Amino acid sequence: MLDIKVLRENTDAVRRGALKKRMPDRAAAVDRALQIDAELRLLLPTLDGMRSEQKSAGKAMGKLAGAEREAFLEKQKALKAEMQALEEKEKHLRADLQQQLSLVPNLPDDDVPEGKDDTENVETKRHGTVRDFGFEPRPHYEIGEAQGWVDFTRAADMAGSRNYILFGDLALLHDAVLRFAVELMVERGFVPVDPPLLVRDAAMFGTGFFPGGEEQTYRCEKDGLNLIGTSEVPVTSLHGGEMLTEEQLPKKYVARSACFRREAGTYGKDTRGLYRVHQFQKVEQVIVDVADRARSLQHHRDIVQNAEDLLQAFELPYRVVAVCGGDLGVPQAMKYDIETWMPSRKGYGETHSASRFYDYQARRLDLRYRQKDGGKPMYCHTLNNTVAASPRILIPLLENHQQKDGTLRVPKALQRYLGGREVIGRPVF
RNA sequence: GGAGAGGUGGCAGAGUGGCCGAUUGCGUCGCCUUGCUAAGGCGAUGUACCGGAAACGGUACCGGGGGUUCGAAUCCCCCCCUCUCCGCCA
Repeated sequence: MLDIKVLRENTDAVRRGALKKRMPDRAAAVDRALQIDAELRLLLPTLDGMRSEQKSAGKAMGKLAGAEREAFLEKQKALKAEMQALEEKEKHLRADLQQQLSLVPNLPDDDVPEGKDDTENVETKRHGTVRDFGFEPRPHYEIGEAQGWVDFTRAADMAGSRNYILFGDLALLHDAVLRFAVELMVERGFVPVDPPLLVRDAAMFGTGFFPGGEEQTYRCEKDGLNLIGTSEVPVTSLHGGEMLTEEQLPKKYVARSACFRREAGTYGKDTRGLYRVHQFQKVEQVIVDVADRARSLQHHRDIVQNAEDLLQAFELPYRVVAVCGGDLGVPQAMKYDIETWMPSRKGYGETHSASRFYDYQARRLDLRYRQKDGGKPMYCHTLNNTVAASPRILIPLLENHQQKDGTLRVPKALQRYLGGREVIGRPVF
């Protein structure tokens, strides 16, 4: 959420920002919010004056008696009746304002490229060389099924499409990746967290997924709870409603959790294999720090680097892209995606997504801190990035490190989780 | 699931219809005393909104929402959360 003052003072910038994100309907919310705000500010002085009168009169009342009291009482009743209509109006205006304001997207930062969708994201870095196989590389699902490592048919039978079951060494590799990711981040000072997977609407709203992301979310209506699509939701919400002290910041967390996504509206997209699935495991890094743009930028670089270090340890070629306006979400100010080379896609596929929000989420979450040398409480800045999401990350691992006979070379960094083996699988091709 | 207790300022904890935006303690900040450490004395210290250049003035907020009343932290209803006991159970 943006400060209403920002809307008042930089109306054009906010409107342009929404348009840069290709959200014209959300840009309209800016004008609606400002209109309601104007109405409210017209109403408030009158109403406050009446309240003031009621208050002081009420105090005098306590000392009165008899006929004098009766007369006073009549007058106060009349005032009350008059106030009721205005208070009703105030209530509705405030609720409407809140609603429109919550629709206004965060301002995209200056380093967000112009563009309509993910085809216009801008590559900022490329690392590693794409391997020359010397044979026709197979897609991960062919290798996986031939090895008996993955079963899509039975998964679909019991749970529907976009599901999978991992077996044997691939199940171990899946776990290895996640363990490596957590250990890497713990070494770097991040506090490991095992968060709730079912959360209230407030957490979804606070992180900016609601309103807007309801269709993407599995919901347990009976309990009013939502299955998280990322642990960003519970972990960023962790200190929601709290007043932290500057000394407690930055908070750096790493969470491993299951994630659930309905993938509504993606029919026919990435239907084969492990790329787009309803349920997966993800290790996520989350940072909460003071309201300082320079520090946010530094954190953003750091969390991207953390993910890059993991990919380098996995010996995978990747590139970093600056996500353009049209591909940016409502709450983000700027986002880098990391895309890892996937031979079956003959291209790079998104494996990581690093966002900075400044105070947009914190404002929605009521997440503040008290400054060291006095002054007003400030809203925190928040950021997050994937460390590893699996099974998606298994795609480049299987496809880039496959050998002609269908066995898999295990990167050195992961061998220790697989009993020290350098190769897994048996010759199947 | 059943029974009970409770949710108040950064924290702890009083307050049962007008004298309460709220006693007090802790913490924090400033000053003073004491020559260092420690301790003590005095004062200040909530958040948000509206108006104002500012000084300042006004309003709202005692878990959330409704209600009673001229007036609600205080009374009534609904919801959420925490704790204790019982039951059930991974």
